[in-house]
Amino acid sequence: MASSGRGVPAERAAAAANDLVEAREGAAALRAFLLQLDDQRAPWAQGVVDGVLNRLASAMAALDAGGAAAAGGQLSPAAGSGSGGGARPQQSVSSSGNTKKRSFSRRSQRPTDTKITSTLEDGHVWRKYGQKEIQNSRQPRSYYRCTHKSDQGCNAKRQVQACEADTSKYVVTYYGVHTCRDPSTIPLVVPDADAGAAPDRANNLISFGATTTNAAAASSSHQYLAMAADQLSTSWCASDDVFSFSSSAGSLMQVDELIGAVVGSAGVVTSTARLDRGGGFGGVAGGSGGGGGGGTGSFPPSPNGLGSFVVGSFGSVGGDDDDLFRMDP
DNA sequence: CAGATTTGACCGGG
DNA sequence: CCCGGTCAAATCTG
Repeated sequence: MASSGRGVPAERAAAAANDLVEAREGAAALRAFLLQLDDQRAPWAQGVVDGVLNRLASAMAALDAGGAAAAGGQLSPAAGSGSGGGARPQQSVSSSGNTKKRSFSRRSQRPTDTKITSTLEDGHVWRKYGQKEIQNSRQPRSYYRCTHKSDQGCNAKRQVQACEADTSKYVVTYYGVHTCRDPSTIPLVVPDADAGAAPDRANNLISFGATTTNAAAASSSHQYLAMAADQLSTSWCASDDVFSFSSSAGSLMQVDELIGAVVGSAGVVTSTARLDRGGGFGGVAGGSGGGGGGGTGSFPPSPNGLGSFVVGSFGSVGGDDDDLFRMDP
């Protein structure tokens, strides 16, 4: 505050600062991940990440972001509320709005990534917690949160809405980053697992239980980055998510600028491992709503379900041919 | 039986 | 005041 930006309102500056913080966290995570790699490209990648971190630091300093918002990190809601099993309110909700004060902060809800995909699968396990019809849009919007929210306090969320133009695709907006560390949700399989038996690096991303039809089309040289990008995706990408059919476009323009700088200096961050798999776990939600109990195949129960996939089609920090839609301003 | 989904109500920002 | 996001009880499926 006070620091009047020429055209940047304090709010936007704050939002940008927050984005920077998250971006830094993501970059830090990526760096940590890279340190574990035993690949010869690791050093190079680390260098790139270091460059990113440097840029972020510079940007944060410029914004006078201060770690204030940064330190924040985890909040308290972690295990508290969670499942409603614990507290059992009176009974009828209808009664005269008794107590029932919910205090949830809807503030730091800045989208960290927005993309259009044809599948709801993105490598994470989500739990739907709401659906609402939006006025601007014809399609209802579904709200998901990471399954590990109550478990590990992962505060990642996402909103899914059928694309108006092409209802066969979904506009998925991600919020927050995944802090959960579940092997089934974040399959960070290191190549050394099957190093000796897999001369081909073409498909050592992960092995799907029995499914043999996995199209591991990722190019060998980019798979690591792809995986890393998967982790960062929640913080990065999103350079161009200004869609017209959503009136309230956040204020991520700053990030755009930042990414531009980063990419420009670091050089490459492009990675796009597209794993187009239509089948699999069928999308959930989407639009089935109405009727008290829709079938919906949805995710595997839970037991040994680890089969979880890997990488969706994230990445895309450097413009690519992903499903990421890019409209002309 | 447990977990996920549905769905209406509530809350709070703009 | 309205709209959008979240909660939580009820319901359903595996």
